[in-house]
Amino acid sequence: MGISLMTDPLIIPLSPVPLYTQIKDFLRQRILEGSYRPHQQLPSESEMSAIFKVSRITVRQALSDLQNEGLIFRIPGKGTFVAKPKVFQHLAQLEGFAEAMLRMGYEIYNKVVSHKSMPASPAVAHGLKLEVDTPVTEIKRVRHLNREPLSLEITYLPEDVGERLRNIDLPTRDIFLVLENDFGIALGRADLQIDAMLADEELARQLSVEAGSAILRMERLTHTASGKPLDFEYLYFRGDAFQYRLQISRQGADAPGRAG
Amino acid sequence: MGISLMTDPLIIPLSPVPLYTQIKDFLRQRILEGSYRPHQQLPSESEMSAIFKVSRITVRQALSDLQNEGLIFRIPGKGTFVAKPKVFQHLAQLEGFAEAMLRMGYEIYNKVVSHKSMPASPAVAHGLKLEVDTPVTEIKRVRHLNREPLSLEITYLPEDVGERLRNIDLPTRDIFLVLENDFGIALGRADLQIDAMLADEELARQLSVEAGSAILRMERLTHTASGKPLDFEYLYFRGDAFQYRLQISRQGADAPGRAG
DNA sequence: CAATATATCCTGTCATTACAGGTCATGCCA
DNA sequence: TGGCATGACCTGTAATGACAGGATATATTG
Repeated sequence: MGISLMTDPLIIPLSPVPLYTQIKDFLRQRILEGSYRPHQQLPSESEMSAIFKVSRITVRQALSDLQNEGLIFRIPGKGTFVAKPKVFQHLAQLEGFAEAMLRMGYEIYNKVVSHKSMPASPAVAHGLKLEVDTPVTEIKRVRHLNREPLSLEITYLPEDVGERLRNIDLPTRDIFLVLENDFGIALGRADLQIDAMLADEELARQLSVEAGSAILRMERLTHTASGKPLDFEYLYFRGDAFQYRLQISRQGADAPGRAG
Repeated sequence: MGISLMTDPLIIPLSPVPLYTQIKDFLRQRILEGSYRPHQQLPSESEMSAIFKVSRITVRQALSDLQNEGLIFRIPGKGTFVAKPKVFQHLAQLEGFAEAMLRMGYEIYNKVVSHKSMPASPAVAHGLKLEVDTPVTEIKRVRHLNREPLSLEITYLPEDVGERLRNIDLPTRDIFLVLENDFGIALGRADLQIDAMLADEELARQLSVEAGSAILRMERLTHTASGKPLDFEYLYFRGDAFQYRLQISRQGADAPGRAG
């Protein structure tokens, strides 16, 4: 029952651990302890199937879980690889600014409102360092937390990258992770601007608030590791969502409240 | 190719959308719009298999994704159900205190250090409102973020609940979600206490810091919705991990820095 | 009537098979 | 020698079948 390569043959679990869990734990340990190094290719699914003497579907279940944990990524036609840790920790901080306030850890879902090509506006062109009217891809998404819309995110990308995103499951996946892992684009610095505004008609509709409600607007320009501007975004957060963070801050440290 | 019950037959996607994605999107929309109500039982996997005219494995892939998104939960032998939204949003705020600072959204993994039964210490007994020496379950976990240990979490639960957790995949799953969804225990208020301390030998070893490093300690007592104390925890965070949050706060609002 | 046994339904797990489509190196051909 | 076709390899998707084990209602038995 047990998998000899993975567990001491003498240790036979009393309540049998599922095969895919054994494989998952085995691979995770190897990755975390460094036996499999970042960016290293893992054996193919077929090879693991032979090594562990299980069917490919069982191997895939283990790999899918590890992918969800962020430890590995897969490229169709190429193979399965160990993900790099902390590659964009600094970006995570930025994402964290939005996430830390809003993401409570449950029920994250991004509704893709539109995904189209259009000529770059002056602002977008300036951000991405392109000529005005160069075709760019615009993606509008509404982030839902616990089934309530919490932010509208409008993303502008160079058209070649934007088109490749059409094959990606955007409702579930994180664009940064796709750029890094699926597309192999290393990310670097990001610039932020933050201000407040009132909800217009579209924002009110998308975020299920009344027109004129308070909105926190963030402008974010993310660069590749080599410094080329890649991802220009407008993020609109529901103002009332901010209360969570304030409550948290009050309890956590001596951060001051902020009228809200 | 398309699934007639789900999409307008006139709309034929140019690049064919996988069947499981179609099913996933269909169910998600029904859940989000409220056609399927919280706690409502979905058709069984076999029924969906017949309804959508796909194999059960395809249905399961869709359901697994929805489970990861937190929209549904499954009980072996009973069925698949719509999860309740926002049930412990107030808890999420507390979780958010830890998560918001530490969770950057990538590579979360909990290493289970130990999981055993033991007599309740006076502090634990007082928290859980039990007699001293009543058997309770103690679970020690080290939370890893981006492959670095960031917090040691020691959880005390009544023994009956703690034993049921042995069948749960704790490295991947969230205890609160398990209590709510798998065990059907509605959660309510939680009480917090926070202070600072220095790392002792065990903490230093578990968190990969030097003994004497700064540690933020949190004591959390979570109650059921009916007010019965259920989950008593000690959370030890690496002090240096706090810088992230401070940086975030600085950018976001006028929260003061904190010497780190 | 109560306790037990049984049948049934459901999710969990796993094997086998098959084909599509992306990637990439090899080798053929112009 | 450069460009293209081919094939090997890999992941993605999907069907079919099977059995285990939990949950539950029904039927059987003491």
